Parts: sequence; C-alpha cells; structure tokens
Amino acid sequence: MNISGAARATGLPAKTIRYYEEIGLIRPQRTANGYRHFRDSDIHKLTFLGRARALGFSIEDCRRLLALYEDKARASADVKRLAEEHLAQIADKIAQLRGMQATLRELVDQCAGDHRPDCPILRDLANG
Amino acid sequence: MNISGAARATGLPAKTIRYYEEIGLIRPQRTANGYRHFRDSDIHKLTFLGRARALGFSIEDCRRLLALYEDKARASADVKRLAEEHLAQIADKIAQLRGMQATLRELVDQCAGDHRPDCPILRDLANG
DNA sequence: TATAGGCATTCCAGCCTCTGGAAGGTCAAG
DNA sequence: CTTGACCTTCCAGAGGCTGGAATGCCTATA
Repeated sequence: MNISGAARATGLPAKTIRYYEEIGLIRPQRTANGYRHFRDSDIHKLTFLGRARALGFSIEDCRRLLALYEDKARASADVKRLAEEHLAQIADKIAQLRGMQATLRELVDQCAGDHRPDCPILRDLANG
Repeated sequence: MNISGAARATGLPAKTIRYYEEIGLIRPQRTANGYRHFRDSDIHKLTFLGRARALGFSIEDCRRLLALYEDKARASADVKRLAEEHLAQIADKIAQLRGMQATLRELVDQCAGDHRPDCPILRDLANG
C-alpha cells in the first residue's frame, strides 16, 4: 500500500503520515522506486496514532503509548498513569476555558451591541 | 519608563512586549540611546492586551479590539460580535475537550492499572 | 578612571503539529 | 509520446511566544 492508500485507510492526510515517519513514529519500508510501502502493521500504528491524537494525547505521549502497545510485557498501570495525567490536563484546560467563558459571557450580556460607542467589554479590558 | 518597568507594570514579560511591538500592536518611542520609552498610553494598551489575551482572544482579535478601543466612534455592536464569535469558539473547544474527557475517563475506569499487560485503553486505541 | 553589574539592544533558533507549495521523479492509460 | 495522477524531497509558515548569544549603555563603587 502506498501513501495515498494509507491516507484513505487511516483518515490521516498524507502530509501527516510523512511527518510521523520523519519524527520516527512509524518506519514504512520503501519500494525500489523510493515510494513508501505501508504494511498492515504500519496501518495499524497509524490508526492507533490517529485515535490517540483525537483523544488529545501529545505526540510524545503517542510515542510512549505506541511503545507500550508494542511491549507485550507492559504493565497496564503505566498506560493508566499516562491517561490519568492527560485527563488531568484536559480538566485543567476545561477549567481555564470555563473561566474565560464565564467572564466573557457576563461582559457580552452587559453590552448593548448597538451603534453607540459605550461598551462594557472594552471598559473591562481597559480598567480591569 | 523602560521595558523592565513596563513589564513590572503590566505583568507581561519583556520578551512579549518586544514581540508586541514587532507585530505592530504598540509603538513605544525611543530615547536617544535606543531604549524603548513607554508612556502611560503604552502601558494602558499593554494592560489591555494582557487582559484580552487572558480571555483567550487571538492576537489578531486583540488587534481589532485595540483598534475599536481607540476608535471613539466605534459601535459597541462590533465589539460584541467579536466577543460572541470568540465565545462560540470557546464553547466549541470545551465541547471537544469534554468529548475526549468522557471517552478517556471511561477507558481509564475500565483499566485495572496493575502489573498485567491487558489494557482496555490500548485495546480501544488499537481497535476503535 | 577602571571595572563590575545590571540594564538594554538585535537577531537567530526553537517550541508544537502540522500544512502548503515548489520542483522534480515515476507510473499507467490512451 | 503525452497526459495526468501519483510519488519524492525540501523549504517556509502558522501562533505566540521564549531562550540564548553577541553586543552596547548606564550607574555605582574602588
């Protein structure tokens, strides 16, 4: 399977697949003409990566997850710890966004939103 | 006031202040020796920028907000629209994070987290 | 006056994760 | 033999800083 097939099979853009090879997440073989050749195991890994990325894991976390995935003597505790740390980061981000959301929602609700210049949003940004 | 004073006054790192000048958000004067000189209006703008960034507005949004802030003939509707669009983006991000959170939480809860290799998290990543 | 230190300046590189585009090689169909 | 769809590599840019190097200025003290 060449790169466009791998892209179709995994849902990842070809550019992204090349990038993942460049940073050493996958090592597809090459055919005589220099084209990448993706085996089933490469497709599996790419799919794995796509799902892990969709769950918000960083590339470095993905690298670790992939290593655990391939290590048949892994401890599930190691996977769980990674996932829990990531969950904590997600929770942090959500909390931060909710803070912004609450503040901004309040300001927006107070703003007349008409042709006049007076604006509580700008006032708040200017004066705290 | 020189750059370290401006940094203290606004809570922004000096590096960030230089960057904001580089991209044209502020235009501090220069003294004879080439040092930046920050007037009160510059400090106000930097403070404004710091608050807008803290609410998650992009740099380009900040540029627009600053322009509206300085335009005494603005319509508050323009500010409100910007803020509402940003609110929508925040809501999108939160929804996306919550999706990840729900999925990952479920997987983590199913994982024994012990010394054995069997792991629902990896299974899910591998097989959907 | 020499020196030390703490400021300031500019410029370049890197973070993260791709994404777009240019310039060129390869392959199958007509 | 050409066309068009692939493939390759390499370079640049996105956003928003952040770190570091090399260099210059200013002030205080010995």
